[in-house]
Amino acid sequence: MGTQPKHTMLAAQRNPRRNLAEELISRGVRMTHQRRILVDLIQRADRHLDVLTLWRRARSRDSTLNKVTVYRTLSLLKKHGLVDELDLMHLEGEKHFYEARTTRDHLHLACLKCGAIMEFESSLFEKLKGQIERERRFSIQVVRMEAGGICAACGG
Amino acid sequence: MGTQPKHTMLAAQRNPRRNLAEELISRGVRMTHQRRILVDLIQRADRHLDVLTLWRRARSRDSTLNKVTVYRTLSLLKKHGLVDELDLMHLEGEKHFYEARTTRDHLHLACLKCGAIMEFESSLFEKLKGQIERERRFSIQVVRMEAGGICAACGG
DNA sequence: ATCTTTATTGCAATTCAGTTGCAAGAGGAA
DNA sequence: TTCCTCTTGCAACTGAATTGCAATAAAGAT
Repeated sequence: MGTQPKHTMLAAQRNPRRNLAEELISRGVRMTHQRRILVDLIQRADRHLDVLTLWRRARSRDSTLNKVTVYRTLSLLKKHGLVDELDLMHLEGEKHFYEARTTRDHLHLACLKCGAIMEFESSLFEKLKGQIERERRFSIQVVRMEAGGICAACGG
Repeated sequence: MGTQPKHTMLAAQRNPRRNLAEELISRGVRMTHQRRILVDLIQRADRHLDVLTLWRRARSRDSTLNKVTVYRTLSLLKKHGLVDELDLMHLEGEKHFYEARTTRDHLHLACLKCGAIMEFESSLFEKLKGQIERERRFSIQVVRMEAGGICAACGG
């Protein structure tokens, strides 16, 4: 643990759902200066962001932007299903991480040894969701799958 | 939301891994009065327990048992891979829920409307884990999959 | 049975993520 | 430009989880 993983490009960048700002506007949400900054940072993020990191980055564009606004904006985006909230196996305490929703769901692998976070897409994942919806008549709105273990580099 | 779900029997009861107390002893863990109570409550639990509920139940057997001991025991069990920690989609705030590990993994469905929690086992889930282990050479130690949505009863 | 060592417990204080109430400020439709 | 309403910043707060430490209790050795 400890060394921050070298992330490959995030799925959120490879498969962006759509422009987050536009998406909000089209839903009649008031587009403020602060929201524009935050939404832009989330969309362009090179890795999964926690609130503090997002706040730090946002403050470099507007030093008065408050942390509470970060929380409120994230919860707005969550409510609209535009971001996903992750735990990443609580490798760094209880805080949450966020990523823009992608067109296709993916799951997260967290190495318990080196702390690397990897993303994984699979048609089996899609099939599993389908099975749940069919067999349980459960209409899925959000899915979250995370695995903790030992990655290849650490000898998994 | 609001009405507590009528849980069907939990997988943790149907497919118990093994006696938690014995398991701890066999690993050389000191078996205290408090741990015996907690471990027994977790094993027999009729539903997913949060810390406060577990603490309340434990206090009815030993009124001096401290909440900190509940936290410490749960983290001990987690460390030994004997319980799984769940978020249940944060339906009731940020707290965690716990269940004894079962022989076969299952995932949790949380109805965002009525708050019902359902368990789901599937060979697709097992296949998906297998795929991750093979394709990424990632040795899985814990998996956590949760879906939020609308259940059949609520018109999902 | 009793002693001894060492892990565990209870307690109080603390940390940390996230939330809330409210007055001041800023979108954006008219 | 006006006006209404939603949003923001601030400070105080909540609630889950953690920590330091002295007192206590397992359980192996005697």
